[in-house]
Amino acid sequence: MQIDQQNSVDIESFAQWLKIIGEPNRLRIINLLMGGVQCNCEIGDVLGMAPNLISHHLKVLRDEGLVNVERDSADSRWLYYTLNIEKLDLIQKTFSEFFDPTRIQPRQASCGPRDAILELTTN
Amino acid sequence: MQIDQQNSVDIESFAQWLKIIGEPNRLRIINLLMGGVQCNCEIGDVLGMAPNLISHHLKVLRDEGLVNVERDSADSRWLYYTLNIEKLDLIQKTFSEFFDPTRIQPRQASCGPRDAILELTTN
DNA sequence: CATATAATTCAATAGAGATTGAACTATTAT
DNA sequence: ATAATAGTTCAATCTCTATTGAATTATATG
Repeated sequence: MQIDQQNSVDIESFAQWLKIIGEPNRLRIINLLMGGVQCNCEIGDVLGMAPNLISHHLKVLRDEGLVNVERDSADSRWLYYTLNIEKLDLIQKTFSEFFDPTRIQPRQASCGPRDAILELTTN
Repeated sequence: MQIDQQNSVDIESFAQWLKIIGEPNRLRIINLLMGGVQCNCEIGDVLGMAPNLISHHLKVLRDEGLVNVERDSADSRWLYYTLNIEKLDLIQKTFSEFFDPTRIQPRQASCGPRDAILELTTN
C-alpha cells in the first residue's frame, strides 16, 4: 500500500516512524544527539533518566535505523550514538510528500445526501 | 522548554502531534481526508472500521486541532471533516526545523574518556 | 585478583490508549 | 407516530510499551 503515486513508502512504515519519534523521551534523546551529546551516561544525566531506560529507547531508535552506534577506540566501555542522517532525510521527505497541500482534494460526490453534493464540492 | 532558539514549539507538544499522527488508522484517515473523503460512513467503508472507532480517532484529531468539522446544510445528520491546513503547516514547519541537518553538532567534550576526546570531535 | 565503570539484558509492573459492543442523540423519511 | 440513518458516547476489555529494579556482560583500573 502506497501513500500515493509519488511516494514509495507505505503508510504502515510511516506511522511506525512517527510513533517512534513521537515518544517524548525519545524525542528529547534525538534532540540531545543533534546537539552533540552521544553517550548513554550523559543523556541520563541531562534528562534525569535511568541508564537502562536510555538503553531501551536507544535500542528502539537503533532497531528502526534512526541511530548508529560505535565504540570508543580508547575505552570500549563507552558507546557513542549518532543520528542516521539518511534515514532522517527519508522520513522528512516522506513527511513533506504526505502532507503536501497540493494533495488535498475537495469532497467527493460519493458521500452525503444527493441534493447537497453540488453546493459543497468546491470546499 | 523550547526545541532551540529558532523554534517556538516545545518538545512535549511536538511529540504529542507526532504520536497522534503516528497511529496507523489515524494516518489512514488523514490520507482519506486529503483525498476528498470527509464523512464518517465512507471512511469506515474504505478502511473497514466501525463507525464509533472512526468517531474516536476523529475526536482525537479534532481535539488536537488537526481537523475541523461542519454539518451538511441540507441534512444535518451528515458531518464533514476537513484538515486544518494551518495546523498541518505548523507541524511540518516544526518538523523541518527540528530535523534541520545544520543543527547537528559534533560530539561534545563533556562525555567519554579524556584521551579519546580530541580524535573524535570531528565526527 | 578485586573493584569500579558503562551499558545492556531480564523480569515484572503500570499506564495509556486502541478496540469492541451496546446504548444513546439527533435528524430525516415513510 | 414509527422506523431508519448518521454519528456519538459510554463502559469494558485488551494490547502494547514505557518504566523500574535487579542481575549480567564487558572492559578498565588499582
